[in-house]
Amino acid sequence: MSLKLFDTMTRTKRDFVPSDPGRVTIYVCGPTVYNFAHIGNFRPVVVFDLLFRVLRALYGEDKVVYAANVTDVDDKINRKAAEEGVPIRTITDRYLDAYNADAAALGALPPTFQPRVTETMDAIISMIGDLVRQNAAYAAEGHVLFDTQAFADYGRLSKKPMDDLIAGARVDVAPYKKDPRDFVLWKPSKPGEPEWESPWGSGRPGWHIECTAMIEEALGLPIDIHGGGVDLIFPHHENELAQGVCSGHGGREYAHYWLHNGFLNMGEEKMSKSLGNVALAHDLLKLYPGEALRWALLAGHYRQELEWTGALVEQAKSALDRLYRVLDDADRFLAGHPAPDGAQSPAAAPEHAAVEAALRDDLNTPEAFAALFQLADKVRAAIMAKDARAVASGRGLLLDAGNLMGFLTLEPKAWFQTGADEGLKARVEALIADRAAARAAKDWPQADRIRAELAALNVEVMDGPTGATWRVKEQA
RNA sequence: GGCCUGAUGGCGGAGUGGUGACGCAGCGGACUGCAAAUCCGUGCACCCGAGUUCGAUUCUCGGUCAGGCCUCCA
Repeated sequence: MSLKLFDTMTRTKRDFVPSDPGRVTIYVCGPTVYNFAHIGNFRPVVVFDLLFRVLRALYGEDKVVYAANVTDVDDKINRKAAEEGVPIRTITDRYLDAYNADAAALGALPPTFQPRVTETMDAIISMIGDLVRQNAAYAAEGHVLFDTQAFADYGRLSKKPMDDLIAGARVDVAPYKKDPRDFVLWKPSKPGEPEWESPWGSGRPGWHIECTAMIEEALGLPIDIHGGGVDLIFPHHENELAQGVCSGHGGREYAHYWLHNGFLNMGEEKMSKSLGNVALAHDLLKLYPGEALRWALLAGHYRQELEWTGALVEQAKSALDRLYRVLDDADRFLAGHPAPDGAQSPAAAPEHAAVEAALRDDLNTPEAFAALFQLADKVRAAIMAKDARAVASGRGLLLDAGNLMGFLTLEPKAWFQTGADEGLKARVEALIADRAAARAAKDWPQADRIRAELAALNVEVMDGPTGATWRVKEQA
């Protein structure tokens, strides 16, 4: 049972072989915490959480070490802190908490480590020192720059020819650079900005060095898997790679597999923080269950672009409705037809295996979803056939496969009543009791009046053989 | 200009050298007091051109269209 992953470095799907099956390491570039994050920023969160789950299932829960960084030194953070007249830590703590809460609501497990730049400063400065000693970096006018000529493989990850990088330079080249491609490792802070002491003067780290230093400190170089959005391939990951290799740690390797998720698009516009679109995950989570948003984010293969629309989320919710309905019906059936203790039925085992196989094929979530539906159909068929043994084991397999992907974590009742508060629940139950009485008396007009009343509360009733059930119709 | 993706039915979205993705929506029927759900049945696709092949949506070449990246924070 092998796992295949598409590796950006080789542009091929390869069998995943960890350096040490007893300690599988994965690193993903995380957020800059200066505001609530867009739903697009959560695509890698959900995608790599899924990979984390698959790896844990393969190698053991305690055998996979996952680090996702937090950038808490940044111009946008400085600006925000200045606006509010508070220390940057006030800003970064606030939005990091919100980010983690949103990620959890989207079903993402907490990473093993979540290093912050401000708490990695010693390792960053130490690594810059290593680069200078290795003659891969040089100090100039208060800056320390990485010397791209020191790394013959520069451009290999992004497949960019060195010459083109010079020709395509679109910004004015700073005069203190030896080569236009050289990038900043350390730079002076502007007046009033946070700064840290270093052998090259007080200042702050460049953008790329933090990840390399964090990987070295939290995981140790080289690592098995490095992930992030496609927009990070160049320059960020190219530069990380150059730093990591030239620092002298980990030999010639930095990461054995590079994984990149495609963009999430909002209509015609790229979903990026700079556009200020309104689709904050924080707000979407008030409108939709987290699992529906997670499903929508995984609706397409992770390497493809994904158009984020309301219809996509509605479809995701419908898909989950269907699966939860099967679980609900299975529970209802089993309540009246207990399965023999410990009895297993292999009826749905192939579909369960198909879910795992799809995920192990470079996280093919659409195919995994298809297998999930086929598994649900098997459970449905078992209910129709009144085969308690098959219902019980099929239900267990469906739950297991769903959980592997971070779905079906709620009780069906809780899923269908998402957004209903206690007051509404009590009122609905009372109305349903009244309606049951009306129906028993065959007072159909009264029964329909009550249903209309429930509909006005955004509640839908469904009559079943064992009484009526209900659900909230639309969250939005 | 350079590099890299992608183009599949009404919509979303996999995959494959020759039969079925899957989901949502639609249509017909069953069930239901009426609904919903569920079940049965059903229609709908592979950007254009050339090539390879017995056969191409799938492989090759060309084209068109769309998107992304091309540095030090946008």
